[in-house]
Amino acid sequence: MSGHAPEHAGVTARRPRRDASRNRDRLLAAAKTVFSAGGPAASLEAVAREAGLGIGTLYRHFPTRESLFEAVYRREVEQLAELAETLEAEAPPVAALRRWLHANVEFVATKKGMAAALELAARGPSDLTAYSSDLLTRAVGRLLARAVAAGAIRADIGAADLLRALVGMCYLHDEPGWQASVLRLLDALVDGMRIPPR
Amino acid sequence: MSGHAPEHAGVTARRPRRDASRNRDRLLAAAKTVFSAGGPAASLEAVAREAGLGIGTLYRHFPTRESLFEAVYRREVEQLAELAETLEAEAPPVAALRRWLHANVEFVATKKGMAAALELAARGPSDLTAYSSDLLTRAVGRLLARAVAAGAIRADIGAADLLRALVGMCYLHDEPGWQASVLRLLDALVDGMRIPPR
DNA sequence: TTGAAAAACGGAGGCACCCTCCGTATAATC
DNA sequence: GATTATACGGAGGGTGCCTCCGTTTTTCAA
Repeated sequence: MSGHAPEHAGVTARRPRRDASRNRDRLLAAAKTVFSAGGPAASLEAVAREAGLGIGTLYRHFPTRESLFEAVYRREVEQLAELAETLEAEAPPVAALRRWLHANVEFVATKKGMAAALELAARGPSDLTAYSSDLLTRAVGRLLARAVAAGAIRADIGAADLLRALVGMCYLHDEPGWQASVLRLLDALVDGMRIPPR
Repeated sequence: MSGHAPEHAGVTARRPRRDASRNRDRLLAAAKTVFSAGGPAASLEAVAREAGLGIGTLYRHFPTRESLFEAVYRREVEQLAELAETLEAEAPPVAALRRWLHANVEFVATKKGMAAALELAARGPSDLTAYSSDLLTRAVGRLLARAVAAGAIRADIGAADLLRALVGMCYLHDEPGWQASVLRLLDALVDGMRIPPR
């Protein structure tokens, strides 16, 4: 048994082709550009054009619109998850929660397309989005659990609830002044979830 | 002066043709059906088919997708506005606010397409949606103002803010258990907006 | 180096939808 | 009944979605 590359049990080891991975990168870059400009409903053919590739190539790499989204915004979602860990280590429970929520708003404001990524994470029907969804739910879940454990926050609102509120509030992020509005609302929400110390 | 129908200053008075108003009704009924089944992005050609009319007729009556939405859901939006008035007369300030918010959730849950109507009212870029938007903002605005005047609610969150939160939270209304989740969130939000009596 | 064979490419093609335009049909008025 | 404003319908040109398959490129073993 044992050849060189093709291992015994069908678990082939052939590396991905050069052109394939190069094109994958091009598609991701193009998608970022096009989605930023045209919103999440932008044409996939436009993405392929922007990448200088055929539409067939795009579909082979990313069979669904969602899978493309997922790939484009995976990194940003991961950053948010990391931020949660940092805050957990560095700030008191309620403040950490509040800051993380605020950071999300800033993300949406800054990184064009982040709203789409969040939305996707929260509503995505596909299996692929489970990754993002899980990551974020867990991130906020840890912050929440810590605050609950400290007796500072009500226990009847879960991570998924909070994520829903966050994403929803950011959903209408085109109106002027949306950012301040969402920050006020989030603060009020956290206040409402608070158990005052006595 | 005064003729019979055609008034002097170009403000013609010719009644709309029978077939025209009949077809308008058919289109509205069809739109309600199709949007309920297929969501707000459903095909306009499907609406025309459902109504047994040509696509041209649809476009003459409703030049944009939004104008059709507007017409379909105008009544439901008006009902919500009326409810606000009723509650204003019948319930104490904070309770009225809370109940109105809850009623909205029920609307979304019950009347398919109501979510789309709310969304449209809140984000619609068109002039036509101003009507719905105004109506709802004013409705919740009155409830809010009363509660603020009674010293029961913080003054830094406006009607538009609250509407944003409401619509946003209902936005992801497909997930299982969304309804309970939104109710919890709204309660917490109102709690957070409260000024405890002392 | 070379020559299969695996893997990837590209875009034509079929379908649906969007919206406009204008010849034809029909209701309202005289 | 004739006239004319009004409405109807759907063909047509454009775009996007996604699939399928003949062609091209890369890899790997001999």
